[in-house]
Amino acid sequence: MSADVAARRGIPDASVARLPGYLQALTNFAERGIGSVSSEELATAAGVSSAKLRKDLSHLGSYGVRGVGYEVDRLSYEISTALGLTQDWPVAIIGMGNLGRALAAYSGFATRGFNVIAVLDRDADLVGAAVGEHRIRPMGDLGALVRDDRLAIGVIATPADSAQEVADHLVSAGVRSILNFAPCVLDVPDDVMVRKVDMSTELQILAFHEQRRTGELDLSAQSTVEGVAL
Amino acid sequence: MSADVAARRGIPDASVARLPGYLQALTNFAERGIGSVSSEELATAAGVSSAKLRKDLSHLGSYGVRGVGYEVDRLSYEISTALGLTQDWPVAIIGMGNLGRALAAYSGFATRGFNVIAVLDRDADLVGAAVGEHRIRPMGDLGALVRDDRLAIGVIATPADSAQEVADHLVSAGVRSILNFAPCVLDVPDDVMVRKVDMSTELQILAFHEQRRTGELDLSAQSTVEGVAL
DNA sequence: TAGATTGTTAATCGATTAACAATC
DNA sequence: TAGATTGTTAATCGATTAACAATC
Repeated sequence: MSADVAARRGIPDASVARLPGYLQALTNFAERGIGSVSSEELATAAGVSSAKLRKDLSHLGSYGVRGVGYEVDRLSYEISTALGLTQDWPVAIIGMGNLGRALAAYSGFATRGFNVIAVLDRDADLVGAAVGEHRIRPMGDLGALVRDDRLAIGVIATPADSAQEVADHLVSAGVRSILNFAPCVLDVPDDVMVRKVDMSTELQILAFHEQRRTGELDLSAQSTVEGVAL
Repeated sequence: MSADVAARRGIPDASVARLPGYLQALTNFAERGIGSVSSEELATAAGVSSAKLRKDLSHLGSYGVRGVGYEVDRLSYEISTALGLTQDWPVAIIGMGNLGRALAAYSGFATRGFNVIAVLDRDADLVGAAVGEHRIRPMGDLGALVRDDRLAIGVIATPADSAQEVADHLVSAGVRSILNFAPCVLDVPDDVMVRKVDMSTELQILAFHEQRRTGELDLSAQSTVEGVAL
C-alpha cells in the first residue's frame, strides 16, 4: 500500500481537529505576504509545538522541503484538500432565536467555504420572516434542500428541548453531519456525525480551574496538616 | 496522603471536560423526578460508556452505593462542588456585534451559575447603548469590574483582528480565565487559561468526515488497483 | 560542503476499556 | 443470602514528545 493511501486512510482525530488551525495560521501568513514558513514558525502561530505540527502534517503527505520549510500556498492547498474544502459546503441553520440569527449573520462561514443556503424554524409563526438575505423556511423544506441543493450539514441552534426533534428531522431528510449548539446529547444513527459547541460547558471548565486557583492556599494548608499527621 | 486530597489534586483534563455533561444529565433526571440512577443509566444519558463514567466519578470521591447506584441530588451536589459551581461566577462579554449580543441575551448562562455582570466594547460609538438590561461599557472599566465585582471570567466575542488587544486588556486588568469566540490564537501568560469556541473549525471537521464518506468509493477502487499492482 | 529543517522513529505519557473483587 | 452495581485494577490503545537520520 502506498504511503499516500495509508495517509488518506486514517488521519488521527486529534490531528484532523488541529488542521483548521494550521490553515488559519497559513492564511494569515499569506495575507502578510509571507511565502514560506518553517514548522517552528507555523507551530508558534497555531499555538502548538513544532514536533506536533510535523507529526500532524506527516499524515497528509510530505509537502515540506528539508532545510527550507513549507511553501505557504502549497501547504494551504494540501490541508484544504485534506479537509474537503476545495468545494463549498451548503449549510442550513435551524432555530431562529438570538443565537440562530447571530450565526446566520456571521460572515466567517462564507470565507471558509461554508454557504448558508437556508434558515429554518419549526415555529409556523416565524416562517416567512426575513433574516438577513434569507426568509425563514419550514422544517418540511429539509428534504428538498438535501435533494436539490446537496445540503449536507445542519446547524442546530434551538433550545435543548427541541434539539432532538430537529436532529430526527435532519437525519430522516438525509443530513449526516450536524453541528449542535443546544446543550444536550443527541441520539442519532452511527453513520451520523455530531459535533457539539457548548458555551456553558466551556465556562464550567474555566470555573473549575479558576476555583482551583483560589483554592490552592487551602490545599497547601491541608497537606501541611497531613505532613504532621504522618 | 488521603484519597480525598489525591482526588482533588489531579482530576484529568478529559474527566473535567465531561463533568458538565454529567451534571446536565443529572439535572434532567431530577426534573423528571428520578431520585436514583445507575452508572449505566447516567452514562447513556450523557452519551458516554458506563466504565468511563465510573472512572471519571472515581476522581471526585466515592459517592455511589454498590448494588444500588447514585443518588441524583447528592451526585449533582458533588459535581457542582468539584466544578466550583456552588458560587456564582461574574462574567463580562467583550465585543457587542451580532455574536456578543446573542451571548448577552443567552439565558443558559444564568441557569448554570454564570452572571453576565457587564458587556463592553472598545468602540466609543457603541458605549452607552443598551443591550438587554445592560449598557455597553468602555474597556477602561475592566479594572474596576475585577476589583469591585470580582470579575474572573472574560468572554471575547470580537472579530479576530481585535481579539488579542482585548485579551491583553483582560489580562492586565487581572482576568485569568478567558473564553475566546474569535477565530485566532491568543498569546497570554502561562497562568491565564484560554478556552476557545470556534464554529468554523467545527464545520471544517464535519466537512472532513463528510468528504471521506463520499470519497469512500474512489478509495476502494484505488486499493483494488494496488492489489493488482502487487 | 556546511547549515538548516523536515519526516520519522522510539519512548513516554495519558486516556480508554474490560473485567472483576468489593460490597451494598 | 442472592442479585446488582460500584470502584478499582490491569491491559490496551492512542496521542505527545524528544531526538535524530535523512536530505535539501
